[in-house]
Amino acid sequence: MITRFAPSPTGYLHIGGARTALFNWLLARQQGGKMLLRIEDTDRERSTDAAIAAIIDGMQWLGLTWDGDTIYQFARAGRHREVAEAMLAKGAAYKCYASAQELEEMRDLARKEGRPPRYDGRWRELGGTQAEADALAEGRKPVVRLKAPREGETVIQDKVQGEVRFPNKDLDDLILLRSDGTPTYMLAVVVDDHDMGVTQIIRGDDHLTNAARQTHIYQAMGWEVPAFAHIPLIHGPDGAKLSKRHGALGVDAYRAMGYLPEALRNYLARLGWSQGDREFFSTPDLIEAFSLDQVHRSPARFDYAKLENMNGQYMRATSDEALLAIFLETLPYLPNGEALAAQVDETKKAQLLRSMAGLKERAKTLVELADGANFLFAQRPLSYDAKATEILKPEAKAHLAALAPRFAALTDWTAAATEEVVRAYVAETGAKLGQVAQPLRAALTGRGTSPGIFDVIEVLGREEALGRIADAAA
RNA sequence: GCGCCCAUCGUCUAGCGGUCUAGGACGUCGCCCUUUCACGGCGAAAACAGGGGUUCGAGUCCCCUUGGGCGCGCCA
Repeated sequence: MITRFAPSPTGYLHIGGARTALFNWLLARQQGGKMLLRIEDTDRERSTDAAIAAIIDGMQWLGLTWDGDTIYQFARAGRHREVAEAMLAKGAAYKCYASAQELEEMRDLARKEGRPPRYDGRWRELGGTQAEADALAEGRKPVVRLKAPREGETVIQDKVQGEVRFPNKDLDDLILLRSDGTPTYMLAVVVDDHDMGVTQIIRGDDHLTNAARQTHIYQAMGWEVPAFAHIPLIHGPDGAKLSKRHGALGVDAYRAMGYLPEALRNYLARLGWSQGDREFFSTPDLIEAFSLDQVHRSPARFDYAKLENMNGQYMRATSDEALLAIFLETLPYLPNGEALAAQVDETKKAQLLRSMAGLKERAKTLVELADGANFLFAQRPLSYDAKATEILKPEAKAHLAALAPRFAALTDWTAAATEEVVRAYVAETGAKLGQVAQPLRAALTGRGTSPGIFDVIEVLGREEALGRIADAAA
């Protein structure tokens, strides 16, 4: 089986495209086949190198590897033209001299008569006639159109949509070659998929009608039609196709939001595909379990809350060492992450690793993880957030002042030793543990939330911890 | 306008004619655990769009209505 992912580089790799790529990848891996990557850059106006780089970067981050060289569609224009010429030669295509204005009128008329706005095929049989000579004399440049069947229907056997029938009268003679001789998308896709040996096309269901039209091209060339699978688009919270206004961001944005690739893969796969009640699929499980006939036909809405929850579960399930590695790798992409990354040395790494167990339990994303780890990077004197300020009332400061010499007297700076100090203090004074622990937390982290406070004390080290306590007690 | 697709809790979904007083997950709300926040545990509220059929029996099959989506370029 050969699948392919064929994005047009007019923007970043958006989340819907990523899911399409994921499905192609999953199936190819499962079948021991190949997934090819083709960049559909025939729109010279809108295609950019930056977009190509973003797509490739996004796929790499998501771990969606493709086989063989990346194909650039524009580079194959000569071949596309050659196929159009062949179709012209065998009478499967014809030249059309209709002007933009004529086309406009045709569409208006069709609409008025309750028909789909289509080209009427007026140049179908005019090749070599006086009409063509006249058009040429006027200096008109023709487009090449497919001579599509007008009777009967075209049937698509779709792995997701099932059998879908289109009356041929509703499918017009699509343009193969523009008047400037460049190939259109319709022609290019078919030629490329054929030449690349693609056997299974998985793409968004916005292409479903294109499948029928493209089938006509395959048939005209006598080529085998690949299997189709048109998957529903991802929708935003309002049920409309996910677009920029919903924050349909590039996958790089999801990296910056601190999601793990494996969690995102799992979430994306489960969106519109299911196997019973099961929610969690590791990537190997996904490869094994994925199946097109369990892909739903109805579109699903993208839900950040569920993604976050899933991501949190993945983080917690990841070992401290592995999560640290991912964290450090991702840090430069996180908001303000570069500044933090610059401060990471062996000491910081060790502190992070030591804190990871407590940190990851409190974070649903790497951004939250970075936020939680902030106390390791903060410089004295700390700035306190609202919660910490609230905690550091006079009586809290009194506790800190009383505790400071007891900590200072410690010879053994460990979580256990400091905890013992605090417990003894609590027992003596009759204070509640929380009345002491919370001020410590505020003093040491500047927050109302952190990993276990005794772990924090140990990780920070004697000097830094005592300094922060003194700062807060003042 | 025309064509195609879709329709179970707010969201993702299970359900493939009787096991459905409709199950799970996220989210929401309670309670418990607890040094905070989390995590974890327990529990609650929450859905078969409507109407006709078919059938002994329909969330499950058919039709219509309604609602939503996608498509209809010398864009891809």
